[in-house]
Amino acid sequence: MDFIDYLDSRPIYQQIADRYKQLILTGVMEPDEQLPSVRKLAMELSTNPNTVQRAYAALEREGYVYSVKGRGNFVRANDTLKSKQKEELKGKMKDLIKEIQAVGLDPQELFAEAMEEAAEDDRD
Amino acid sequence: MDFIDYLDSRPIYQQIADRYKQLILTGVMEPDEQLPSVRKLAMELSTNPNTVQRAYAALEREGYVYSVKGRGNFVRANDTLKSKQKEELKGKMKDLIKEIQAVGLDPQELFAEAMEEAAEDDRD
Amino acid sequence: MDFIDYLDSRPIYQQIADRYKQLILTGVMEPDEQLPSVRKLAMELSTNPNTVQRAYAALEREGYVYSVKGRGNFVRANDTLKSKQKEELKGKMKDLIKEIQAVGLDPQELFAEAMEEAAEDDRD
Amino acid sequence: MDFIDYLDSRPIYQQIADRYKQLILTGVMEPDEQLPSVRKLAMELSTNPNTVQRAYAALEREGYVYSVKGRGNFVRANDTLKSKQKEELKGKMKDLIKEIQAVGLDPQELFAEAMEEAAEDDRD
DNA sequence: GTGGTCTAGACCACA
DNA sequence: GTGGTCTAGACCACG
Repeated sequence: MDFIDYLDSRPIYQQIADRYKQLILTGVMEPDEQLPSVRKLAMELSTNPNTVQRAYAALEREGYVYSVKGRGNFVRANDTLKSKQKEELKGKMKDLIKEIQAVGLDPQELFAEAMEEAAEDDRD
Repeated sequence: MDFIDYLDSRPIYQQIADRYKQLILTGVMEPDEQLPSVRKLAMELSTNPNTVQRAYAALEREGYVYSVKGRGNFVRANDTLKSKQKEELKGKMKDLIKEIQAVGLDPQELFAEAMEEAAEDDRD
Repeated sequence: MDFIDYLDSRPIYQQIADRYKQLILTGVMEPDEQLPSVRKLAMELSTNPNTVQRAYAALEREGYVYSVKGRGNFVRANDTLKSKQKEELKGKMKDLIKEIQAVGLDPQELFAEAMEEAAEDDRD
Repeated sequence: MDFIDYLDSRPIYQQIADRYKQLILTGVMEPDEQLPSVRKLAMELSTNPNTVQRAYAALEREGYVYSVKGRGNFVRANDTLKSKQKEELKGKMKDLIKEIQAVGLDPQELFAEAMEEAAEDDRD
């Protein structure tokens, strides 16, 4: 379970944060469930504790997690997270649509083709 | 014609490169047309020549322009560029679709809503 | 009677101490009344005895209780406590007023609005 | 101009951030004015560049500042900052009022006395 | 044991 | 020169 990709352009701390956001939003991790300790996760990913700490701090700032000194980090039960996430993704989609329109292509067509290809990838 | 936005999170050289990609792909700049010289454009944008240089290098590396030593930079014939650009955007769309599916949302629904909002933004 | 809130940003030992300060100052606990034993309270709150110990130490240090070796912890006569507490709160208020003035806002106005909102919260 | 107080319980990076928030909100620093570079400020305060970096990152996250790679950090022109700040301070005031009421004291009286004392401090 | 902060020093991308 | 990320190692507060 080593989800750091050094070829990924995102910084490591953000890859970690994004990974846990996904685990939380998809319900793989349940409210009040404890995240691995900073040091332990750092060992597992063979990265530096500071880097994990930074990821956890970001998760706490954005409301995905609450942290109790001396005890650990825990998943926050927050119903608003999903809608927040949806708005964020919709924003990304809007940006992409505008980029497509700016070069004179048809977003609808590209979307349809991309859906097709994504489905194919899934079958692999 | 000052298209640098310091509040934009993209680095400056990329804003410049992106701007010229768009001008080329939309046909505003025609094949073999000459781009402004590095120094001149740097003056116009009141930025560092190194930055313009980096933008032009990116454009050349991605096949949008060709450079002739001692003469300048020129737009490459854009036959293949359009399809290449389309593939690139389709790739981005596919990544976004996968990200949406990963958190259990419906890409079709989000796409429709984003199209709606993009149209609204245009009307402003 | 479980007054620990893990979402509260204050450390647990302080939540416990604050709770007892309030009980003492409001007269719910009377002078020379005995506090629960460290072990018993730790059980009740399902927390670590060290934590309760630290809370009691803080209470003793600040003069709210006195401890008798081998017997337990007892509420101190609260004659002087009230005025001490008042000075402490007045100090906090003064700091906040200065902070408000430092950014050019009007403390009187903010105070009035905050009183209003606090009253509203109470009605819920 | 050394505004770090090692006796202050707030972490250093936050003292720095708070200081600049105040400078920005009071208009001492104007929109698009450049903040000292990370390294330079670290020297001035004889602290570590990482610590300053952390302060600047917080300022950017909270919308007080924008950062341009290779150029520096600049004050953001944001009209909503003042109202945001006001809400934050009102929240603090509300918390304090509730704390005062919890021990059975009169907020209005304490506020008046604190205002008095704050005025006296100013005359020194 | 836990998280949070800080220092020192390195490397990278960018202008 | 600028900001941003990462490592290594230390210290503190908390449970």
